[in-house]
Amino acid sequence: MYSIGELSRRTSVKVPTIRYYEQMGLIDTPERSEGNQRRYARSDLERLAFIRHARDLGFTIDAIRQLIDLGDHAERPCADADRIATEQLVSVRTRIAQLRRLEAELARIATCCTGETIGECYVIRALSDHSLCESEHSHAASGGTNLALESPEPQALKHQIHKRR
Amino acid sequence: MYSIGELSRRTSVKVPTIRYYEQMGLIDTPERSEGNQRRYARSDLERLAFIRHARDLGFTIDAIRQLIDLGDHAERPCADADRIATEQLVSVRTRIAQLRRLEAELARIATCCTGETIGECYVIRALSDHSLCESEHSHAASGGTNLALESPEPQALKHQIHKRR
DNA sequence: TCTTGAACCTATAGTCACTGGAGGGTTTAG
DNA sequence: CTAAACCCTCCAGTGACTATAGGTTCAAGA
Repeated sequence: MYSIGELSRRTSVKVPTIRYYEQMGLIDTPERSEGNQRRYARSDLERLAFIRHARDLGFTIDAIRQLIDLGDHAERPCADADRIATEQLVSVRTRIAQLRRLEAELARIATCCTGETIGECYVIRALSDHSLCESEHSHAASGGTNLALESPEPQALKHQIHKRR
Repeated sequence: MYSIGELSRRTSVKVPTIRYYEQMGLIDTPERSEGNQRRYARSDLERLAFIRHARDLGFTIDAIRQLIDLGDHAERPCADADRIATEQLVSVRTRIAQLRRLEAELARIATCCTGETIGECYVIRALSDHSLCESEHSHAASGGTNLALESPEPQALKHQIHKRR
């Protein structure tokens, strides 16, 4: 049996994060000691390692929840697991493509700035004048502006998922 | 003079987001009509376009705030604007590198899954057994697991900034 | 002029995946 | 026994939005 601290040290997942995962239903509610402290079994350790690994690969909490459910039923067709993994792969590839566009534009802006004062600053000028952009780096999609390092897709996807509940 | 809705249509920034930017100090508090509705000037439109453009390039609200401040002072040296742009460029490049590693691992997992049921599913198996990973895709940095599509650096940076306040 | 629907307002809370702090209880080692 | 480390719950914060409730104003059409 492990304490939460020991579980944390063995998995490199922080104590509050473990509690969070319990709250989110990814981990079963563990037994408690007489002093009301959580006591975990080896199976909990393995579950947490699974979650950690999936998080490292960028799967959302919800996707992980689905994968866990699938993993608990060995007789089910694995098309769903495959789908989840493939969706994540597509998401990552889309993000990479976006970021490369951003990189190109930022590289151009940052290296063209040879002025000495703001009055001559190409960074400021480029941001002020969208026509100076050589590549189309923005998205006209949602009307929001949370588009850059974070993908608009997960948010859009989040809302779709939300509606499906 | 523009209403908030008209400003929104001209900049593709949503109405609530415009209010948010006002709250965050990126946009000046505009004049109001007799009916207490916001009325924006052309300069507000230009400011919002600047913000939109910077957001598209992934600059944080705080970085944009600094850039706006710099842009209001033409006599200042532009080293700071250059630094902000360069930091952002580095951040984007780091993110791309991370995502590439994720992509490689996900591609391998997703394409190796040739089983028919979960019991034989390589996706589930790979997530359960970290030793099946061919590349090191995780970060041992923070002990949290918010490491994948989002960079750990901004969070770490946030906390540093937070402490500095 | 009146009506009605669209657009506007503020306040508050939610999204996602954590993360931090307050205030207090339990365990462990010296 | 004592102090330090660890544990607990509760609540709120992070960043950049986004949504909803309940109410007011505006503009177009009859």
